[in-house]
Amino acid sequence: MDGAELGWEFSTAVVLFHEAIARRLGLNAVDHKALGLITRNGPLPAGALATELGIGASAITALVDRLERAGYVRRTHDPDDRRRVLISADTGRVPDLGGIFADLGHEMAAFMGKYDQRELAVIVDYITNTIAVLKAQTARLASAEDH
Amino acid sequence: MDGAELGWEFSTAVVLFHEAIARRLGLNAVDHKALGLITRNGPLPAGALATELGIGASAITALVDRLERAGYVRRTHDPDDRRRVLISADTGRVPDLGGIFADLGHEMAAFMGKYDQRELAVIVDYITNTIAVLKAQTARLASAEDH
DNA sequence: TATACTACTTCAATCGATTGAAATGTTCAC
DNA sequence: GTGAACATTTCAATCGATTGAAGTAGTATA
Repeated sequence: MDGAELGWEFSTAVVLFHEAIARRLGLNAVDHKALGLITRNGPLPAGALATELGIGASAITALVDRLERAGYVRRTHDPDDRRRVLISADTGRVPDLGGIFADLGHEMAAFMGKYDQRELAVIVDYITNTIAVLKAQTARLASAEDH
Repeated sequence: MDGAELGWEFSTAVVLFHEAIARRLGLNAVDHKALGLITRNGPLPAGALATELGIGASAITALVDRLERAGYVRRTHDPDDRRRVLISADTGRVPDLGGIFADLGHEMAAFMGKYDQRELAVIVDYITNTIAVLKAQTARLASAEDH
């Protein structure tokens, strides 16, 4: 198996894992992506989500309604600008997904433990570089969108 | 940045790259997944796609119609069982995506070159193990689906 | 304080994709 | 050969998500 093939299998596994998580949460792809953004990038105003996801403002209202109804996020009024609605993740509300991630971490740690300091540095270097390449190619694809 | 965070950033980059490819091809998530299956797993009967994708047979007809109209796949009658319709990838028809993958490979090779034999072995080991863990966790999530 | 602007929501219309039932053509078992 | 089972297609109905226009509430400018 060459590098490209291994890389492809890797990326497929990642995508399927993401899909499985979304399914488990009962979320479609866009809602899952939105929840990811909210979880990582802290409380976000609805408008920022619209920009980020590339969908209209009214669709965001419906999207946040779904996430809020499911108990994954909360709406709060921005005290600095009361027109704004900040969406924040309602952590801890996520089902036994915590268990899944703990399990994932545990299994990862199980084989990561065998690498020495120098080997770990190589892996981190590889991942860091690959992330950079993927981001660059993603940007390339996005900019060529209108071709 | 700890391992979990780096891993998460990695997987996000992978998912966004996949999304960008689908966008570039003008395909939705399911159609893109179907095309991936067809491309890798050789010609597939329509029924196998239905099973794999978890959607009904009639939806497959519509899906293959879209892929065929876009020029990504072809229908051929299975000579061994003329009820069956085999879907095969129409390689070469994919736009300048070949250029993107060549570019990706080139950029990957650019930094992979600096690793020696032993370091490459570590990276391959890491990826192989991670794939196994992801597959296991994906299966776990899928089986817990009915919770 | 009046006016323009901004952020979000509501609602009806629409879109793309999926379902389920019925139809067609094909193979298998007897 | 007849009848049951199978693979795919067709079609109408439906579903979930998105759009765009209009409405509400809050902020900024002059």
